[in-house]
Amino acid sequence: MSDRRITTPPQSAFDLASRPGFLIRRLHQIHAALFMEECAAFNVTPVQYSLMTAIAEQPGLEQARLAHEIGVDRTTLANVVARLETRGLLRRTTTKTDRRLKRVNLTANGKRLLEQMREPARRAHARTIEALPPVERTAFLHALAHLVDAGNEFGRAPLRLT
Amino acid sequence: MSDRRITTPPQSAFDLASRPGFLIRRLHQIHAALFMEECAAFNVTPVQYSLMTAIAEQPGLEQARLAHEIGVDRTTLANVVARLETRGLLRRTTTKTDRRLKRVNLTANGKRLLEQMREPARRAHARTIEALPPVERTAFLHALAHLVDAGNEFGRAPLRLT
DNA sequence: GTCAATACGTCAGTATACTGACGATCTGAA
DNA sequence: TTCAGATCGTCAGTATACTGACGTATTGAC
Repeated sequence: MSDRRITTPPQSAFDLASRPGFLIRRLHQIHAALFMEECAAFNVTPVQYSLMTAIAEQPGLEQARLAHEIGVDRTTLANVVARLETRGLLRRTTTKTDRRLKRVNLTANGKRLLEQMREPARRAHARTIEALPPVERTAFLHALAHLVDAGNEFGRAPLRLT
Repeated sequence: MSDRRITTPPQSAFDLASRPGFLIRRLHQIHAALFMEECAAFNVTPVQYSLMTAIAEQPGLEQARLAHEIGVDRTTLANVVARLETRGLLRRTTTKTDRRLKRVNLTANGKRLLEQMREPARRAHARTIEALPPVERTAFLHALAHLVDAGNEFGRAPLRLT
């Protein structure tokens, strides 16, 4: 008789599904997919939406500070800003007082789009954690915020400390 | 007198820190930074490590199945495989029975590197959730796995269903 | 046995995200 | 006042991750 049972493949995904980093990467992918589905009409990515939110909240901030606000490094932020500027959703202006800076503001189009996206974006975020019972949902968000805060200093894009 | 108090900036990051998608993106960045720090000596990314683990577990799988195993789409997987092949860590071979497939195996170098990375990689994963008390840590991983499972179908890279 | 449907790998294009480096500008200390 | 150091934006290079499309190869229905 063959020892078929013994060589049966392990439970599908070995121990991958128990690695925090792997699960986080997957959930990130899933959220991005949900966001793009909800916001397909606007052709705006999660990071672009975060940026527009930050600009609306604090108009006229320079690029380096905006990068800190949304947890992205300077180089990435410059790319995101450039794309949105091409689409006429925001504007960059140089200052006289400090000629290194480029201050960023939303255009009227940008403000309008941001307003239209509010509800779809909210749905995308909600759907990302929808599968959890409400109580666990709160605990999950709490833990998530705790970990992000604790690990803030790692990597090139810590949230602003000021 | 100036109304300095009234225009004091809101609590730093408006409501960004309460959006699940934002927190997940940040934690993903943090884990990647921790992984790269722990595994700096090997010049291997988290996805590359996941891939090598999957190949070691199931040698000779074709690219499409490997993509499903690690939750990445076919195009991304082809890029990752190409890079590791250039470095001599794995090999692609075509089959006679189905000439569409390219089966992937680790080289001796690849196996050796994978073994050397085991402990640093484990540390990176552990450090990602280290800030939580052990009990919450388990609950967090549980919730994470639940969400990933529930959202598996969204996006282009669902985990293998077979 | 033929042919439509499917599966596999690939390509081109785009977006986030990092590293390391650079010039331009500003600040602060001597 | 000058100049070393820091800051800001940018560039080049690389990696993950997606979309849409394509050619080749296999399979299944008839």
